[in-house]
Amino acid sequence: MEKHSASNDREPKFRRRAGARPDEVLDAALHLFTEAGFERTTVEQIAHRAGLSKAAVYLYFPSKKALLAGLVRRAVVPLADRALAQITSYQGDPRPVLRAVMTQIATNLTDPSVLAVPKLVLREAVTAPEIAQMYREEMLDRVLPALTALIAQGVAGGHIRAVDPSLTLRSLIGPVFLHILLAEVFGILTGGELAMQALIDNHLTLLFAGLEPEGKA
Amino acid sequence: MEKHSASNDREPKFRRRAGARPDEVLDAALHLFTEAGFERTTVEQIAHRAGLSKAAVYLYFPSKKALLAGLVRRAVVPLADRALAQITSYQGDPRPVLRAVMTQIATNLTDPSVLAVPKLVLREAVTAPEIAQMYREEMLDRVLPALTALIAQGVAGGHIRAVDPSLTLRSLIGPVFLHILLAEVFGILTGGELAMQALIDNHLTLLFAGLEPEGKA
Amino acid sequence: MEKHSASNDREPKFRRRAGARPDEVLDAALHLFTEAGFERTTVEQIAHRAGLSKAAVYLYFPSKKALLAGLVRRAVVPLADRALAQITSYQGDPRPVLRAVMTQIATNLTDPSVLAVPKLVLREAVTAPEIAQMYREEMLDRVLPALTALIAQGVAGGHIRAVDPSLTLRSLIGPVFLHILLAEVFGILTGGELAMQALIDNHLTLLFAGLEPEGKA
Amino acid sequence: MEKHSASNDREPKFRRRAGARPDEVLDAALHLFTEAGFERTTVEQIAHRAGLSKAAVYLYFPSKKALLAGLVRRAVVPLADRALAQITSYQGDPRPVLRAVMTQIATNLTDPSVLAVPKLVLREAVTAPEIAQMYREEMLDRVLPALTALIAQGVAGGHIRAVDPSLTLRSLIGPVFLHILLAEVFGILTGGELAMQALIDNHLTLLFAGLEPEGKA
DNA sequence: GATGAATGAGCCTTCATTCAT
DNA sequence: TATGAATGAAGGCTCATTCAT
Repeated sequence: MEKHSASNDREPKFRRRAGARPDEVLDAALHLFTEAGFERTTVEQIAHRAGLSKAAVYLYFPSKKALLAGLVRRAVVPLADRALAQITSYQGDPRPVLRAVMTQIATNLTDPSVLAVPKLVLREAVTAPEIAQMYREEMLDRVLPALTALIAQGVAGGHIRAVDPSLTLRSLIGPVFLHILLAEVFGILTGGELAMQALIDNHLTLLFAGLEPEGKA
Repeated sequence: MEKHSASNDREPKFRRRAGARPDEVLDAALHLFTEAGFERTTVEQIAHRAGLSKAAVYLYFPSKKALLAGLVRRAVVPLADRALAQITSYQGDPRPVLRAVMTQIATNLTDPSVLAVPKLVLREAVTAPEIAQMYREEMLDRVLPALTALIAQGVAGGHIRAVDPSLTLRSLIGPVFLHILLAEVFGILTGGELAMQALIDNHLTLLFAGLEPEGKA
Repeated sequence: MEKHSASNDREPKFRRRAGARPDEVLDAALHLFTEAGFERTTVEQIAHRAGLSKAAVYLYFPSKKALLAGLVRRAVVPLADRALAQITSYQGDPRPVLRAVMTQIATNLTDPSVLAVPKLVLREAVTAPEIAQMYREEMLDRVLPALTALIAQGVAGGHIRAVDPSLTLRSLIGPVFLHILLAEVFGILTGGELAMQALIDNHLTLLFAGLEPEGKA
Repeated sequence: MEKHSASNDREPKFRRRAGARPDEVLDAALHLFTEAGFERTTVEQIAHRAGLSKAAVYLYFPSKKALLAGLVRRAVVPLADRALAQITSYQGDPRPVLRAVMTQIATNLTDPSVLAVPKLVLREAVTAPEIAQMYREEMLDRVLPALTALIAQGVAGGHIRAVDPSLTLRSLIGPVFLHILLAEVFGILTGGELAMQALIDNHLTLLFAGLEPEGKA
């Protein structure tokens, strides 16, 4: 179904921006979907924002829903890749690596255009399970196990307390998630700014202290 | 077609139960909104599910949006009240109280009909800011400060480490939130069940250890 | 079909205003129909204004349209009667009588509650031909011929010029009609007030001079 | 049902005549509005009569009300222009000019498609004041003052009696107006035909005689 | 490749009318 | 007599999608 792929990589000079069009459409769609949700966004609006006619959108995407899918697919793979690259298969105390990963994740999510995609996925997951599944497969099922493994290795090596790695993963990321959510959805900020770094510092101080091997203290 | 008949054959065409009707409509709306989202749910569907005609819905609620608002309002106040009742203005180490509150919150959210409302609010907050605001005012602005104060008091009394109470609140609840989200939206479970109690145990063990006053350890 | 008639003339003391109800409904209907037109007025509004329930309106009138009909019928007969009483079968120069009649008509139409009915008839005549016909039969076909005859008699007696009585009737009343219309519908006034008496004076001075028998001048 | 097919069998399902479409829609709307009034006319009916789908109507007009407005605007300006062209800024006895203008107005209003617009305006003015105002601004406020000035000039030049020009204007046009109204709304004719010319002859004979300067007679 | 024109299906909302009480 | 409750039948408007050009 998806048409905007392959074969577009040569960019002839005499066809205006031909290759870039689908991407521009996705950009427009992302912006509008994020602002108003999938249902409340019309194909017309997307076309207008991308500088095309409504019909032209259907040249690149077979349906409105395909736009959503294309959107998520485009964003999710590099996002996951970037995250995975950080999580080297480390041997030793995982806490420094976890701190680095957390900071990177947090930084990424501070960029509105990056945050937009998970936000959108969250919103539309209920009505578009394919989207949820894609996000799960391409993102969560790649990144979360890697992080879990990192924790498990730390436990195995005795670097951190004997915790359940899967559950501890939630203890690790959950606060960042909630922090963003309170700010983005309900406008509840601490201090006055997002203060993401402060959150991470406070959180990891607590959590990493809690992870200290029991006997060691 | 679909003249909502069947199974109704002991009831006359016109009933007369005024009192309970609005609640029945809200029940129907909650169910459908949660399943398919606000936009994808028809007033007709709601009416059908509540056993009334479309027009009758408008006897009780002036608009579709008023249904959403009424829904949230109905659920949110008792929910917040129940939570607040738990958070007694305790003096002393806040950790036992926090554990109790966390367990209660988690238990509540395990009930699908209770979880449905925040889930719905989350979904529709972007396009219906009034809903987000109502939820914030009636729920978040009542419960979160109470919890924050509890933590702050613990810090002041030297019962826990000198953390930022607001940020620490996120460390406290975030994991529960993420846990539910992964399960509900993406079907990602640990073990095979929701295992909410296990999550709380693991999380609080870590967090409460991390909160131990520094010198004490 | 009409139910509010006969048999109501005894007014038992222990039934609140029973006999007056239909009239109150008609009053309410007249007010609202005049203000917003028949279509834009809901039975609910009429009921509310009359201080009854919607269903009660249907106790007195079988349909919304019957309200319109009842309304016009109630107003039109006395109106026509009053006008006819004035047009005595005079012998002689009809001009003094015509002046008196014109003044009376004009005075009547200055009363908003009297003007309301023809205004309403005019508006609804297109879609409710029965109404137009009733107005014609009960009002126009009684009053206009009487006035025409008055003019004809004046011509026959040589009191006024040999004009076509029917057409002259239009010359007589038309200006009053247009004057009201410009004021009521378009807010176009002369001077600043309705100035109905000034219009009649100016008009009849002209017209009556024009009616002077030819040789006589 | 009623899939507006038949008789269209030489036309493909999708046509492409952009330019003329809005006008065709207005034509259809005028016809239906005049026959049944604004409220009783469905957009569907208009679309059907214009040979389009309901949705296509909204391609050209943003709302049903905009149809009414567009309709009046389209008709009113040329109508006023034509009338104004006639009313040359004459110096001298205004009666010949007035006679010409009256005849032209009467002739115009005899054409049903021309009469339709003022008739419609009259009907809908109460509930759509914008329409009344537009009609007033584009039509009445242009034509009536011009006629009034013509009369005033005649008075000033001593060509006609010292009358109030504004009020006399009503004496001039009112009868034509009433004549049409009785015929159109109530089916009251003189003779058997509209006999518009006879009315004007009779009326102007009277009126112009009445306007004769006093001393002169 | 690109678009203006068009539409079928559907949705929210309204309202005259009915009926059990 | 009076009404609260209920509904069938529209009606205005929107929108994803299609097609001729």
